[in-house]
Amino acid sequence: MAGSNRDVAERLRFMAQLLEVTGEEDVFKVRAYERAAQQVEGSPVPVSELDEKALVAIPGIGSGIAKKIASIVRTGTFPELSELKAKIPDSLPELLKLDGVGPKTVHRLWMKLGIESIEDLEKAARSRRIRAVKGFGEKKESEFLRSIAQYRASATRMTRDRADAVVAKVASVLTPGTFEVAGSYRRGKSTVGDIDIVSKESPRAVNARLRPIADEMINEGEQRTSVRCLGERVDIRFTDIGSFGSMLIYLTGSKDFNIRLRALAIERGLKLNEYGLEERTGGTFHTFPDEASLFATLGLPLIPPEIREDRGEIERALAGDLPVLVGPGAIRGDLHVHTSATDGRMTLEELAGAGAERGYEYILISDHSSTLHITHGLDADGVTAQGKEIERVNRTSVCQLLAGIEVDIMADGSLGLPDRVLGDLDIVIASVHSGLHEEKDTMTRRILSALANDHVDILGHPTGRLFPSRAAYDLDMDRVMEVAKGNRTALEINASPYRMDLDDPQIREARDRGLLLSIGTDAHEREDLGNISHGITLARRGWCSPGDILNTMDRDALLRWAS
DNA sequence: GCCGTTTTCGGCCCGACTGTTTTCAGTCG
Repeated sequence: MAGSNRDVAERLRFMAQLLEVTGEEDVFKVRAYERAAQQVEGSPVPVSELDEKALVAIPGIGSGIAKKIASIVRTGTFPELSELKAKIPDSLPELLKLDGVGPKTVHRLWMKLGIESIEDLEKAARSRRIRAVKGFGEKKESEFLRSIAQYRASATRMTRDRADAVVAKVASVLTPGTFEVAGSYRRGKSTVGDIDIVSKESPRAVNARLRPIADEMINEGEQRTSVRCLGERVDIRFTDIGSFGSMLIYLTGSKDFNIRLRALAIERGLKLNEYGLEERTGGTFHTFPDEASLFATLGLPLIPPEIREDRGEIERALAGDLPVLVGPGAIRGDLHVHTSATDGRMTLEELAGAGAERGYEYILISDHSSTLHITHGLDADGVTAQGKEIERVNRTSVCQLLAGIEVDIMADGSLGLPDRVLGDLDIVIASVHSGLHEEKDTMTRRILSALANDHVDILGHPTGRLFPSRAAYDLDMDRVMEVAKGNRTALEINASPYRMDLDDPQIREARDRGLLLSIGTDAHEREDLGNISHGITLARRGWCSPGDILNTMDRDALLRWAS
């Protein structure tokens, strides 16, 4: 169905791309559509439910785009988009994804050489036809070919664990305490495009140390160096200690956040750049060794990196009303792990030990039910036997194991184990693992029917997405949240780097509606338990406070909540 | 296209870097 926030944002963003490649409109109109798309995507409320007045109240959406959103919700598109789409080859906007290729380049190549696609561009560059166009030369041709090869090699973004590996490799040649990873990595996004690092060391020293570990030095500068490492792009920006704070803010972004921050600086009679703040009259320049002092000068508290997305955080910060975000210290346990009884690697004893090492009060044992044959899931007898084992382990364990299950939601919406079995367990997670390509209505009904079961406490990985290959299944999340709220069912934040499910806009929506969220690593082996940090980061991106997160309850409160 | 306790018109974040330039446009972050 057209009209979900994601659909609307996609149409608006497509409009922005088409406007870009026509090359006729100014960049500000393009940005207006992009910003509107961003706002819709981050909106906790479905825009399909808002009237024009409520839409215009969203920053970045005026009466013009409000009407277009209404049209998208009603018809799936809007007239200006349809008209523009008819004028431009479908394959043209994809050219914008190439590194070094922007709207002006696309427009010019299209007009002068009839280049409409990446394939066209490749052919033209190979046959050396591009250098004939004024403003292009030999270097540009080889640059295009390089970009095309790179684009084809890595069309997907990094998962968090892959990003961690790249960061670790680069960090191994940097001096501890002299750098900070910035960019979308620091903001905690579910996937990461490239790695950005701010360094206080000397460029020459760092460049020399990077060469042996890099696949390729893309370019080496005094201010900035770009390398490819483990196949991924890493940008390092050099700064002196005095400007570290402003440089870190600049490189952490997001882009939209930076634009708002700079606009705020202008309102204060200041000009913000990556080196500091300049007074517009008099020209006195102020530098900041850390972020907090720069924020303070703008009249703001330190805004946590995870929420720097221009989704209302600046307004809330100005009002002194930022939420207190949940942190690692508040987490008392892991609410989704598997054991060697099914497809996991750890025994109950090992899990209890690993939990104690992490300082956990509890771990929820949640193996698959037998209906998921591929994992050798537990049947009723298996659950009973595991329950006895859990009691035995708990007698000597500091970290208490909770008896649970990740029960399958079957095609007809029933659950993979009978109620009498589920009723004996402390906490029940219900998840979909099969029939992932059902129609939206069918999938929604399946899940609602599972939520209607009183024994179900948590809906596991609610959208079913899997990086890099599987998209979220089609689901009326609005309805699911409504019913989950009514039944007091928690939604899971699955912290596996391959799932990261729910994603942050949905977490924010759930939080705003007063739902509880449960962080689970879905660990199958010991190292996976560390993924809890990804879940906490996601919760922070969704503006969650400790009170929004199930895992911050102590064991007794948790069991009371579940009963 | 959005926005407004200086503005309903005329702004809209700012700097580094590259390639193609002989003074700058385009792209990127």
